[in-house]
Amino acid sequence: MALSRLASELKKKRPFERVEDEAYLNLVRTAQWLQHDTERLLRPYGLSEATYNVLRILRGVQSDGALGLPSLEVASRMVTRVPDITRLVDRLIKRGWVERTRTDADRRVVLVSITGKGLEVLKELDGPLVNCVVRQMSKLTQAELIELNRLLEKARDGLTPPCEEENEKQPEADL
Amino acid sequence: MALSRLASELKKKRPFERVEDEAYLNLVRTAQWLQHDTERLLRPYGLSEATYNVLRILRGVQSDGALGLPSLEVASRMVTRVPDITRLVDRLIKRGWVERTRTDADRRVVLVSITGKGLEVLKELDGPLVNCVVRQMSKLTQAELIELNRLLEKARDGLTPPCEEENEKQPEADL
DNA sequence: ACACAATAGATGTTAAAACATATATTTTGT
DNA sequence: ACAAAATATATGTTTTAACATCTATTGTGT
Repeated sequence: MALSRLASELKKKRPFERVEDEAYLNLVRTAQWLQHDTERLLRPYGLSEATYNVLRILRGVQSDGALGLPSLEVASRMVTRVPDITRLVDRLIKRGWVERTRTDADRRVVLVSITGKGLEVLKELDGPLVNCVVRQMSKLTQAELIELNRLLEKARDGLTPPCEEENEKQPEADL
Repeated sequence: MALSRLASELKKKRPFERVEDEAYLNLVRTAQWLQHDTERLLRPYGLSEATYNVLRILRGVQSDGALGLPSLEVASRMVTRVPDITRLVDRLIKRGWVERTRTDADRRVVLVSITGKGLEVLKELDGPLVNCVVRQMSKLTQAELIELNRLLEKARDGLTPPCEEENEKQPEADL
């Protein structure tokens, strides 16, 4: 039996025992290749995927009229889990791309907002980023991309979101 | 137009402009959820996905008769890129799960091999790990998993492997 | 044989991720 | 109104990732 591409890449002698194992590894490997490629584009601008994601979120909401978002709200909208949004924002502030503003209504909250300088960086990156992702996906047809999206969303249906796992209620013994 | 599941998760107001963008983010997000879930299983054993991967590779080759593998050969067989295999192996040595052996034929090379103790840890984990990945993929049918694998491998066809990118030959001016 | 390039790993250093815990503020229940 | 719980963010600490650089050894070409 011929080995799959993945099995060959990993120099495995035997095929995978379960198609589930193969799916897991294909997913992780493909995502990492994509991210590594994208980070290579972002690094010269002093951005990582995470910090870039923060800027994109803020540009989105502010273009719809919002003044900004509370830190945790930013974190909850990110593509990947970020357990330390404070220092992620710190780095962006140091660059002058975002600001923190204490709100008066609830003084616990800080609104994080993108600055003009931040918008400029994003603008510079818009074109290159679109080219990058389109190139990355260029081997798949539109129909295949749609099917891929369907399968990935369906797969996530069976997973616990990393951000909510603290709510792992144990069966709660009667008192 | 109804938003995709991903767009809703990210609280986007508008659908994605390109199906490519959506595929990229779905891939990264799904992979991260999977990995986070798996690491939660491995952590109590003192393992990360990377160190676990090293042990699996070594068990594989040694069960086929090899004495071990050179560090860089281990790195090249890993699912994800590892730019610091030395200290990854260091950590496994500290736990007593692998060993380093200098070879006489080529004294630059060290053979990394899994120990009996390492094999024991893997054995303990075999069952739980299979359960974990099968559960993770349980929303997809076998046919869907096969299709997912096909799409992911096809997508990788268009990508530069992270490990080989140093060979980015610039157009090489004539001399 | 000898200079030089190539290869295999190791090391130094910086930045970022991960997790637990702390502080400040607001909300809730009585 | 007030103690206690909940919320929003910040901080301290440890581990790991990432990158560049360095050493030791082997291979190559003349």
